Amino acid sequence: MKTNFVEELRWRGLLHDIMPETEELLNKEQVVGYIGFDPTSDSLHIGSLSQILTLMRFQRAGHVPVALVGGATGMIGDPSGKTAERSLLDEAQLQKNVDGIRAQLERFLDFSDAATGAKLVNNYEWMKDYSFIAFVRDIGKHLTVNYMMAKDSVKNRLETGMSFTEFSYQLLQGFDFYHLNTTMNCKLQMGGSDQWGNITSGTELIRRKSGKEAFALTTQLIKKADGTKFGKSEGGNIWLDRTKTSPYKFYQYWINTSDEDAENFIKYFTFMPKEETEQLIEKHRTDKGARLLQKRLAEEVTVLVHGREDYEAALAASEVLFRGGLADLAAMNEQLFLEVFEGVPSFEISRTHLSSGANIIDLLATHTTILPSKGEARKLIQAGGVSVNKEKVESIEKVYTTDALIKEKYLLIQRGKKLYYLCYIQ
RNA sequence: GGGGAUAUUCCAGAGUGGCCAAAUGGGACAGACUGUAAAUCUGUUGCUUCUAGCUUCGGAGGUUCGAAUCCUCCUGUCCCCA
Repeated sequence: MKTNFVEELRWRGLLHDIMPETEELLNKEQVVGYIGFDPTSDSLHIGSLSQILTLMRFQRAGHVPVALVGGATGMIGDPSGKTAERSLLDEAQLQKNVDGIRAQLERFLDFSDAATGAKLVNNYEWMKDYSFIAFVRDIGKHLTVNYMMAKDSVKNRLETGMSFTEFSYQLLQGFDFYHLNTTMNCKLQMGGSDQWGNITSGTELIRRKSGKEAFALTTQLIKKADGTKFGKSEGGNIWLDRTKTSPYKFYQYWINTSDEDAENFIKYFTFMPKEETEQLIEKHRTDKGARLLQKRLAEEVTVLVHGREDYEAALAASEVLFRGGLADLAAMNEQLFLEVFEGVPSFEISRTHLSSGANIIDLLATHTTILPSKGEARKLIQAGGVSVNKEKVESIEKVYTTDALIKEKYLLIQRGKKLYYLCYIQ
């Protein structure tokens, strides 16, 4: 069953800007469309998830998605949305990042030989041997500086300054589009709304250089209602790579979505059909405490990114951690126990500390670095913010011995409600 | 080159000789309520051997019983004139 791509983006509230006649084109024929990914890190984070989903929706609508990894453009640095000059990445790091991102993208899109099989390209391939003279003559000639300066990404930087390197970024991205248009008949470039300027440089270049038509479509940038940046938590970015953000933490990020954001996010980040989504939102409004949207959202996204098995584990872990007690922890088998606490900061402490009895303050600030100083440990305990093995620590005099160990090996320390630390003895 | 201003704890910003570990606001962390949400309220926010002690107010010296506060030099930042 094929969906109407533009229509779908529209009801999901994802459509930000679209060039005239793009929708007609998409309804008329199978289109090759691409989105570029910046290799600024060796893993994508959930900020890029929206774009990955756009490509997936594009594919499901019967079109051919192309994911472009910016091996070349990554060397330049996109000035869009940036207020200061970016630092450049070295080649080795960039290669590593490109490889990492490619591996991740392959999990989301169908790269088979089917009619809608996705393609993955790296613009370094066609940029690396392109000479500067050729670039300036063949590409630069077609766009005026005036045109380039009119872009917001450039205009905003006229005061503070911008290097020629970053100024030329839009030409490089435009050249990508031109290249894909010529070699793969790619007619559409998509991206976040901050990419509109760069994308239209491409459509303009194609129109002037080869007289062909090219189209553009941008999606809404994801914003959170409270103004904090989407995709960040205390620990930094939420990554798609499980070694950087454990499935448990990933799941937790989504389950903690605020009510205000949940209605949007369920549309942005899932493939749930319109009817079902609307019903669920309706149901959620009648009983917000049940957090139907957050649960469903966390489920859908975690399954998509990490698979059902990891989702089940994250769910089980959450149940035990937030509703269970010491008994539940002790009852878990060791493998599951370790899985639950995978990615949680852990500290090795020597058995001798415990056999002679370790004071809670020392446990927090001396034997481990859970808290930076004894003073802070003392204050937090007095404020009721520390739990050991799911039980609140009542006194700063509290002493723990080997008797307290779970499975004779682990001590679970909790700071606040959500931060866990695992101490183990060898 | 000349003249002036400024440097405070995570940030902004008070403090101009003892009442200063330093107001206030923000942020951060924790607690209560609740739904692992939001809002609200409360507490904490230099270190320790914690009803006390110790080390901090750009750096180095000095004056004084006593300095974030006064003096000297140095360093950084900003502004004005050339």
